[in-house]
Amino acid sequence: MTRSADPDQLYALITEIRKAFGELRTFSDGQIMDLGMTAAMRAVLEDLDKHGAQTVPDIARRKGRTRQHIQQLADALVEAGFAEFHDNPAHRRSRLLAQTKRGREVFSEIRRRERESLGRAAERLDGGRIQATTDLLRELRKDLAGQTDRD
Amino acid sequence: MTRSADPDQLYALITEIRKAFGELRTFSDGQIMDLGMTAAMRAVLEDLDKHGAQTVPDIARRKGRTRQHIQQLADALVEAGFAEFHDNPAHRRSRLLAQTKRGREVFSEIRRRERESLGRAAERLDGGRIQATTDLLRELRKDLAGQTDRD
DNA sequence: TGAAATTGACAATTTACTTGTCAATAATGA
DNA sequence: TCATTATTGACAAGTAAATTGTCAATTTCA
Repeated sequence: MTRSADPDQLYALITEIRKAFGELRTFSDGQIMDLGMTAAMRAVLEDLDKHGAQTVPDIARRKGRTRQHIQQLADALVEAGFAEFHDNPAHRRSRLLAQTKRGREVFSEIRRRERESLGRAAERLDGGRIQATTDLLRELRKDLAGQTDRD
Repeated sequence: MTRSADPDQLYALITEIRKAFGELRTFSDGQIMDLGMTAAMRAVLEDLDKHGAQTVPDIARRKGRTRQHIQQLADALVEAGFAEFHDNPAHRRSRLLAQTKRGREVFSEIRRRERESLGRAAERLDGGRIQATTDLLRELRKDLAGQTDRD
């Protein structure tokens, strides 16, 4: 039989999510610093990698951030040579942000590093438990977001 | 039998941790904004609540942040009336940061709100799964931190 | 077609957190 | 005990993530 969660358990979970994210941030920053990329830029590049070229407002909506913020990151990615704007047949004003060759290369280097380091850090963790954890976090996140189902 | 985690599963997990943290941050900011407290101040107050009065460098070490940063947050907490410095019998220069009555009150109000809202958001989640998720995240975090076991 | 919504460009601000410096104090070990 | 080393407080400046606000150009839609 399933027990429903008591508030203290949930509280312990969100505390742990915060701590885990903190460690993850420290870990990830170390992986990308030398590539001339910040964590937020990396997140946009990941989005382009997963969903293809998009306009800045599209990315902002998907990620639940302001378009102004995404615009800053997009400009930084272009400046660094990791992305470029293409004309958008569907909209004269709002151009499509796309990865450059260099952007794709750098992103796969980042993923390679993350896989390698994570594999080392978590080699003792069971795959089934990892899957279960991912699933539960996704459910919790969607509940928190009010079933918005952003990503 | 236990399967070992493959890198893609781990990658999916850290992606989900990032997203879950993002939602959580949005959620939590909404809970404390009106109390004149920021998320980082809240984290220090939580530390005082859990571990009692401590010096600024002690908190910084436990949280893995710089003492200068924690000093800023401590000053803000004092300024807002949520904490105060007490003389430290063990160290003339380095005083102990302690919650004030108001700090304790505000922190329990925050916890009350969080319990209530979280309970509503996650009422369908099973307690056993929550526990398993918390446990795995803790293990992963400690692996990432290199077994430092900070908190 | 005309009003309402979206977009780009630019500016300013907030929050979280860092690095760096210097003088005062504490801890340590020869 | 005393010189050296480490820690601390105070202050300054900077970076990164993200926000709010404004205005004119462009789209969308009723």
